[in-house]
Amino acid sequence: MIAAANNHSDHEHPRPRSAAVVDDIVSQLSDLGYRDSEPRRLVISAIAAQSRPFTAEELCASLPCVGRATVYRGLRLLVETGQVCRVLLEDHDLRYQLSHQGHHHHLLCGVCGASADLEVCDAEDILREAAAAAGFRMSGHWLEVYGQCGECIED
Amino acid sequence: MIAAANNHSDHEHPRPRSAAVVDDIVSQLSDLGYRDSEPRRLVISAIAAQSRPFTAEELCASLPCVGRATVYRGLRLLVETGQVCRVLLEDHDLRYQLSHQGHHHHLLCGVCGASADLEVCDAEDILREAAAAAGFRMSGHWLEVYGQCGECIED
DNA sequence: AAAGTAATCGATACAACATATCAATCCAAA
DNA sequence: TTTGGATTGATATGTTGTATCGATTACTTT
Repeated sequence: MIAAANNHSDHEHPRPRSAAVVDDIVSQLSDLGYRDSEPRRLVISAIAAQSRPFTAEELCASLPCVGRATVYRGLRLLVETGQVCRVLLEDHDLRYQLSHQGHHHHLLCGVCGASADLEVCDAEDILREAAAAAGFRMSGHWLEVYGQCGECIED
Repeated sequence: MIAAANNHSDHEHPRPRSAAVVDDIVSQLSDLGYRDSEPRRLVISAIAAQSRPFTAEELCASLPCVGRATVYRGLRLLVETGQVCRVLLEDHDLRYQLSHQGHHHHLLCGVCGASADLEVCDAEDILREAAAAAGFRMSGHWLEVYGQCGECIED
């Protein structure tokens, strides 16, 4: 079940946990001075309900009662505040997903589309050294790891 | 001068070397069954003349005599055949540049826009192990390293 | 509780980037 | 030189995301 580690919807009691996630995010936005509105809650709730990295258009489609602009604005706000992160698939398709912690990277399954977090980035020191060897001072990096998740290897 | 390692235009004799690059690419395309046309050569030549990662629109602008569709098609063909690689900047701006070898990554300077290659990917083994620890079988990865190049550190 | 004020909303227009269409043209092999 | 398929370019379309703006809503102040 490692591949489903980020899955926040496939369990017995979707409401409570999902609602808690929404409340938590709304609370954090409130601390930053952003208001608590019904459309924004709907967007956050829809994001929390996703079990896979999703596209902005998929999010729009799942929220027919919320205006497109509002969905995009909400998504952008959450990316800017670090609540949602971007995921770049191997075919350069840009997707989004809930961000679970600070610095981390994604393990992306090319078969089922699942995503898992690589929370520790041991590679960072190596990259910093390699960059220094080329005269660069590293300040950041973008990394996505592609492959097959445990469940898809079995099949 | 490490940061300028990929610079193919700022030297004393632009023509010969640049022309050789174009001939080489045309030859490789020919081996794959693609034809040698004037517009395509112009596109390749314009790409070879770039000293920094560039956008598709910049390429179009530098080739007013070649149709937009042709520029995009040529660029896509070269990406598909591995002659050109995509570069993702820190602000998610997608750019392109000549690909110099097989597997490599980019060191991107956020100040001057220069790009250098990180030819050896020592981080690969670490990533493979980390992926395996999460039940994943790694098949590939995308990595960009951001920072400042040697010249920009001095300033 | 009422009111003021700025944030937010949604419909829509617009922008940036890239691909699909298709008749005309060109390359290269026979 | 002929010929068939690749290539071209003008243009339409698609995709993804942002700007505009009047109407509405949430939060604060009184």
